[in-house]
Amino acid sequence: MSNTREKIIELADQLIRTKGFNAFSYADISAPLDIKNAAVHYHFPNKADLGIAVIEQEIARLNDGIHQWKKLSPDARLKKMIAIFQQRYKQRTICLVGSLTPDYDTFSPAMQQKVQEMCKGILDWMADCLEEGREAGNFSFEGDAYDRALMVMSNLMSSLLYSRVLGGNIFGRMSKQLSKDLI
Amino acid sequence: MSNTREKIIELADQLIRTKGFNAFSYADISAPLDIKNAAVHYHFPNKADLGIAVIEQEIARLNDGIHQWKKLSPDARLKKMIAIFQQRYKQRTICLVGSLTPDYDTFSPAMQQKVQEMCKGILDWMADCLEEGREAGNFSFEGDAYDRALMVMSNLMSSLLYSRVLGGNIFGRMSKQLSKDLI
DNA sequence: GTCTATACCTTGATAGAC
DNA sequence: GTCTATCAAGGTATAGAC
Repeated sequence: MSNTREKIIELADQLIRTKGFNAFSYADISAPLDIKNAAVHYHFPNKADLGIAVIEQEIARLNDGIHQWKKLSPDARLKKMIAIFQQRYKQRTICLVGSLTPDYDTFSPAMQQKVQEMCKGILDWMADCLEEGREAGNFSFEGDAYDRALMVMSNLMSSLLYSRVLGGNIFGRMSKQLSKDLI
Repeated sequence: MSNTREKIIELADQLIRTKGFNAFSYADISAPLDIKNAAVHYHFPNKADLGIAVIEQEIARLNDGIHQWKKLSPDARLKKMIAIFQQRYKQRTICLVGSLTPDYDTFSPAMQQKVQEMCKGILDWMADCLEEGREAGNFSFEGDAYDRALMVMSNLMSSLLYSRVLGGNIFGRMSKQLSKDLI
């Protein structure tokens, strides 16, 4: 029954995006949900378990997207991905990759593996999208599709980081330019 | 006399790049230097003071670079910047922007301002370099030079993050491709 | 400038009742 | 599944001697 578990994951997701994994505490979770920290520990014995659950939810969402967007053209799929980041931009939050990869060395092996899995999944998806788009004549770019995927995801991730720090419509400018570059 | 202050800054710089600002402690500083944590507090009353000193050192280094490279061609200057990131890649450390911007919201106003100053300085420098290079015929790219600077710095920053998580020569591939894209 | 000593708080985590 | 109660450990920071 308990959707407390899901509420905890959702809140932890938000906290990771705003404060970072190492800066949020069980109290940051339990207080807003009006429960005690022991209740959080019931669902997630330790913090790494919670972190892993958050990443797994993100991976599941990515897989959902991959499935739902399967019939779309490569450039429509790219637009969908950019739209996800635009949502984050409006909320002034960052992406999980941008939040978790800098702290990678402080994570447990199990959590490191999940971070790796998430990064690989997103990059593989983007590389496929770009390669297919290039073959279909939707995109035009030089070099390996995977390298290009690294650059596109890197720009999307950083646009959120820079936006929070520098203000202005950095996200809009970067996402527009990276789209243009692919035509 | 005491160069303890500088040793503390250097060590803190290293720790920020590996564990992140919120994950390292005064003990991480005092133990390797064989001093007590009170001695660290003597030099830096609170943690934000230390963080600010680290960022100021980075800004000073950037300004040194700007000064020393003034006579170099734009593409030689770009190569110098890439070389700095290559060094970080070899050390498996990340850049300060990549480490500090995700945790931005957890910082004191004074430290946030320094992070902002650092980001602006690097981006302005890169934008000038690119614009000058384009005018001189060294570089060729579409759009605003500042937007391009955002994308170049974003790629350099992310190449270090991805390299640590995914292994392989991601830095080499990304830096090579971004250089090619500017020709 | 560095030490000893310590205050005070927050943290992640556990035991056992309900 | 959630609570009360509690814990040990580690965190930042300060006071005062040397």
